Amino acid sequence: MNRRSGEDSKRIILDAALKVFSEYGYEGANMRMIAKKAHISVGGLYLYFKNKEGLYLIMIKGVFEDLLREIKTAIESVKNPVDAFSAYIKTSIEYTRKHKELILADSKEQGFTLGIELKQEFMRKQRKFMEKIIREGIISGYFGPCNVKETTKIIIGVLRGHVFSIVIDPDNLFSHKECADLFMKGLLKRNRH
Amino acid sequence: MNRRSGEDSKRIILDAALKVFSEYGYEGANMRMIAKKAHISVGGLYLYFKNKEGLYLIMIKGVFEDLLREIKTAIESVKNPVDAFSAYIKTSIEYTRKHKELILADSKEQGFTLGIELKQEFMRKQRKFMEKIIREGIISGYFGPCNVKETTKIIIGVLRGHVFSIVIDPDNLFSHKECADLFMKGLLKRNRH
Amino acid sequence: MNRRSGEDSKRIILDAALKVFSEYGYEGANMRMIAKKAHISVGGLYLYFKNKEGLYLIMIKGVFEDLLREIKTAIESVKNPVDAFSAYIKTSIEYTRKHKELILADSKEQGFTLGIELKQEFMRKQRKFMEKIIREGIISGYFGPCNVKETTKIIIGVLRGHVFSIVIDPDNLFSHKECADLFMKGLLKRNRH
Amino acid sequence: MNRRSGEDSKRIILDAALKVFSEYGYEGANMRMIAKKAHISVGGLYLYFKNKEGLYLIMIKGVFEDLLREIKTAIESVKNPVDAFSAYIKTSIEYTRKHKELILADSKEQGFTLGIELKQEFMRKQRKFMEKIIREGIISGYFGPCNVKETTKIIIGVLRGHVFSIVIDPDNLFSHKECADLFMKGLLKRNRH
DNA sequence: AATGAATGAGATTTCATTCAT
DNA sequence: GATGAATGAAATCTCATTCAT
Repeated sequence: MNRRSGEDSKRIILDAALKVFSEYGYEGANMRMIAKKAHISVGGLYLYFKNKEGLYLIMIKGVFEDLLREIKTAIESVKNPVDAFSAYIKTSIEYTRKHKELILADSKEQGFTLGIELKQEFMRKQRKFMEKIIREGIISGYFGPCNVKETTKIIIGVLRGHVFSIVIDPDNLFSHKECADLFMKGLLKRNRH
Repeated sequence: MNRRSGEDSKRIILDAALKVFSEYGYEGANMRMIAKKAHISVGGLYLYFKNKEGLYLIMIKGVFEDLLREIKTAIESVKNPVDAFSAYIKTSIEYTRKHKELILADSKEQGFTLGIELKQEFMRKQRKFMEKIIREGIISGYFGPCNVKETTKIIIGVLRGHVFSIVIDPDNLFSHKECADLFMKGLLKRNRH
Repeated sequence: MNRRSGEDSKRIILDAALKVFSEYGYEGANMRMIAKKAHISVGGLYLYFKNKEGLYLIMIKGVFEDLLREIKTAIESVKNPVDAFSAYIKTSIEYTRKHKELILADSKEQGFTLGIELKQEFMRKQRKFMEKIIREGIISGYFGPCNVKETTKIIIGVLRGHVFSIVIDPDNLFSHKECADLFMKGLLKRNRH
Repeated sequence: MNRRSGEDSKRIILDAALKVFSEYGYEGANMRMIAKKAHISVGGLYLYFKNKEGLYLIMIKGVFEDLLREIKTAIESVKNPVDAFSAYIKTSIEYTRKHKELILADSKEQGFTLGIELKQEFMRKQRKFMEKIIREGIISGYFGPCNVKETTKIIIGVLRGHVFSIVIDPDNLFSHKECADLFMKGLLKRNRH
């Protein structure tokens, strides 16, 4: 019996859960794997989390908050929309390479709806940041006019797809520079330079 | 039970499997569901397929071939790379909206690696088509110079991300026109217009 | 693997469940015990019943219906309220000696509420029969006037308590004749004979 | 944690156990609930009681003694057997309405036999009081002749059944007056009045 | 060829009890 | 004495797969 404080154990379990869910997905992961990785008994997991679903939700909530915080920091540290755009892409890409648990697909009984509100809320915030960048880019004259919401969805689609590629096809990832570049050329006004 | 030929039964089962895996994911689906939808007994499934995994793999193989065939047809029916690009995007987007089983994130035991060679082979072919379009676009002077392989990965990332959005956030899908358009403006030569 | 028809298995399981729940109570019984007694695997139980609770409820529903049917038959086969009263008591007492599963107390999470509607419905019907007997006894002049509903509750209380004694104190059961007799003397008009 | 004497802690735990077992039953209750209600740690319970079963047994022993003491006091405070009978019924009914833990149907492993000697001993004493009342009633000429032991079992059956009704059908309880009255009329001599 | 009852292994979850602190 | 983190055994439930018919 390892003696630790409750808070310690909770954090250790969340770390273990992150790794295991990330590697095997929600259905593919099981409590035994997580317990083993956390060096705790299976029953011990239930001292800190209501059940498997509760553990999963708390875990992804943490990851979402973490990524959004990183994105926020990154785009606030630059001055113009072009750099903000690059920073956003770079941060997202790099973060997801470290955390493939951002694969959001999990199946649960009827469909893929586990933690769907949490995920949609995350995606909404993720979009807001990008919409702001694009809108400011247009206002400041860097970007040409475009449908901001639609464009945002497409760009975020790339990031979403990237997470997936990390897991399924890690030999064919793209670089964040190239990605930002590709989108830039489409967003920048034609008559610049 | 109607008398059917073995080939008939096999196709009926594959159709049922497609619907069920599509709705519930690999882990979420079970053999009873598929048997029921195919109007066959549970044991009957095993007359035609080795096991659940085998059924799944043969099913997605069919879907992959189908999608690639549709893409091929679509891009061959147009004359220039710009239209080919749009056709590729349109076909992919529309197909995945019909078949969310293209969510490839099934899991269990080996991680997300169920049918991974099959999937990677599909993705390789999917990339080849796009690379060809871009390369021809550059040669013919429609597109500016770019790193073809890298650009392809990014574009296909959007399509991959789109599949996720269908399941997880269906209220925030983008249009294929807008998508093709966004990429186009970045791919077309600057001094065009 | 024993080959039986589905209906056979279902009945065999219900019989086994009756014995096991009867002996150990709802919480004290477990699915393994029932499976063993039914000569089936634990998983097999779930082919026929949704879960433990479902099995329990279907089982007691059957017992309730059975007892009410027996009471109905018994009281319809006699001509006067005095005999009907005795028949009711006799049937109830004898039935419960065979079926101690009529112990209705089981604990489940918040209180003792498992299948409570079913039980209350049963008890309501059980009371209706007795109320009718007493009412007819009063009208026909056999019984003196009394509060019918209240009296019914008291009489049925004895039957309820009897079930309990069967389990907890089987050496101290009373006879149905003595019981009917005790109540009779209080129900019959003073001035008779 | 306040400093308390061992005896204080013990009594506090027993009070908590009484409430918790009463609300959830033996199986439905757990040690954490009891610890929480007693404002003590889980481990602390084991300083005062051997285990769950021991705690339960000591608790019901206390309740039994308490009820028997109340009955004794009640019947000693009246002069004639008729009033003693009513006092007995009244005390029993009122006590069980306050303490539904007198539901003795706990279960597990050994059937419903947890603390069975304790319970049978209690019931034996409970009967003794009633037998004495009836015997004195007969001797003093208030009651007609009857089989004392048998009659006692029937009367106590009502009290036992009443405990069940409290839990399972609390809207259909009877009054102690009505109950005493119903039995009285059967016990009093015919030729009285 | 076809059925569907049955199994058995493994998943999640609960909880009395222990024991390092 | 007292704590509460931790365990481990056992419970419920699921489901791919098998096999007697």
